[in-house]
Amino acid sequence: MTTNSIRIYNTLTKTKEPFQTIEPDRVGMYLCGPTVYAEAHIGHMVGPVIFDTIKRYLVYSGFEVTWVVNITDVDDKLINKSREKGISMFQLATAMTADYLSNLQSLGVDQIDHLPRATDSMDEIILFVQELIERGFAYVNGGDVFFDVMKDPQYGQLSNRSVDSQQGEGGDAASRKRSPGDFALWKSARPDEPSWKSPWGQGRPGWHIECSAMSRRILGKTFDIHGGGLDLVFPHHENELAQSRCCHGQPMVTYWLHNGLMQAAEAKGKVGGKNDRAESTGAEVTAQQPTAQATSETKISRSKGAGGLAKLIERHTGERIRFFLLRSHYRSTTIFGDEQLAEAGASLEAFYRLIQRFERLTGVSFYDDVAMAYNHKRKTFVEPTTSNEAIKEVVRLREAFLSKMDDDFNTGGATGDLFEVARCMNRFIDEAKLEEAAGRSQENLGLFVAGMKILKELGAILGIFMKPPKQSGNNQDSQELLDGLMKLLIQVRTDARTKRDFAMSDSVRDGLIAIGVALQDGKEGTTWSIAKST
RNA sequence: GGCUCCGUAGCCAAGUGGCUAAGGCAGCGGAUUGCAAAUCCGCCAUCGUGGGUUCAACUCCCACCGGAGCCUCCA
Repeated sequence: MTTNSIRIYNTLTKTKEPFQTIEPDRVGMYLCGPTVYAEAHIGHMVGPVIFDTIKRYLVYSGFEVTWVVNITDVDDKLINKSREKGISMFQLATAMTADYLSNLQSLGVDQIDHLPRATDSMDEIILFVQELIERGFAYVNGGDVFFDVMKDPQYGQLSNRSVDSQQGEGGDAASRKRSPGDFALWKSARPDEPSWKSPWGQGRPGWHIECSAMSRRILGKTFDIHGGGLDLVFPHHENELAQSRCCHGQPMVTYWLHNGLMQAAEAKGKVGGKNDRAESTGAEVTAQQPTAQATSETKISRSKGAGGLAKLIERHTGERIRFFLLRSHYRSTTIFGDEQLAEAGASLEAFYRLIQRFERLTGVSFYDDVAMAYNHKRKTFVEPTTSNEAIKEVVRLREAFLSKMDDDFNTGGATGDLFEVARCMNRFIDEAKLEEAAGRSQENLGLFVAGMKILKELGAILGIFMKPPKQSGNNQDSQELLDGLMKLLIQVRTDARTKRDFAMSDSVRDGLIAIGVALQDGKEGTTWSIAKST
């Protein structure tokens, strides 16, 4: 059995618990994916990015992990939206699923093992509903099937709610329910709706049942980790939990994880504006009212048109957005906006510069050189033997980083250690005088590689620094042209500087800065980089 | 009304019952540079307010103020 010191905050118990898997060395985890009726927004990326990172860390820690993300492709919203657009529900679902997946790819989310669709899982869903009816937890009324919450004494344990406080969905279904908190397992179809054949007539599944059915098929009756946004705790996860536990007579999930929600910075700005106006008109008494009003605007929601994730990625790069999400704890509420993302980007640049510096000084490619093969498993780490303080500090920081990850996947704390690793490596370069040929001894270069491999190892856990940062227009030909031109310009400037014609050299440099290219003068010549700061 | 959660420097953000309260952005001082940039070194917080528990609290408890979420579809 894998021994580990991982602790996970469990929504079910509201405490951090030591991580114990059901089966030795294996982990099953399930994340509630999107309802694919509209383009994704950044809020939909929080879960995938953190779970992608969790999987990476668990694999790194020695577990074999199966990660499932479901796609809800049948639902009221899909039906309505497809009608609006005049296309079939399936066409809409296919298009929006593609959008979702391409966004995931941009953010480096590539650890998902299964992406089951609800419409591909009808047999299991129907079977699941049948089993619930047989066990007396569900009842049929007309063509609808409902879960009977009164039959489950533990109902409400996840969200800490009592059954009699339930409002229920209301609508015309309400009259067919035994109690307001009952929820639909199967909904009878209206004539013009997509539907499937079932023992209760043509219809479609309720929202919650698909997750219970699909997770059972792939991960079994009880599995280790189930996640989703905080907003899913009730009713979605509460209902899933109830269905599965009642059907199987055993717990559905050991650890329930919930990520905090995103808030748009633009909308927050609006709040301030409104308040300012309220104050200037002397309406102090109602100062709270506009705030309350505005809060509904700060929330990101697709219905309010907060899409445009693809554009956001284009503007900031996927890695920047990923890093931004990982900078804070996954359970906290995060305010995002261009300014926030730009700041995350500015801090990332320091890593890119270090990596560039490394490649220039060693001739080793950070990303795909065999010399940079790093530890994919925590236990295979071999500590570099050296008395060099900077490298020893990097080793110490690695431990600090890992113990932060052990503590409920504290990526926000861990990124702090990563910055310190970068600083240590720069210090090492300075102290060992690697910028000068004399300093580039076999030993120093070996230590340099060893240190950078640790940066790569830790970056890989977070899913960053896996490939060169995206630059605009990076096709091969234009890249070569660009390199040639820059070489020429740098030569012109260097000649001018040799002749102490600083007016000339500065004019070249300033001109380049104006178009977003930064020069770095070193001991052995000048290098350049694209200064992204958007 | 019920149930959660949060309030740490100009901004973002970790964290802890007692040792110097991480890190980033911005800023300032120094080294380096022809000048810059980059890099390195240094500076920059007593943890919303008021009580309480304790030998000791920013960390636990209570109250208050402020903010967010859920209770209806939402990652």
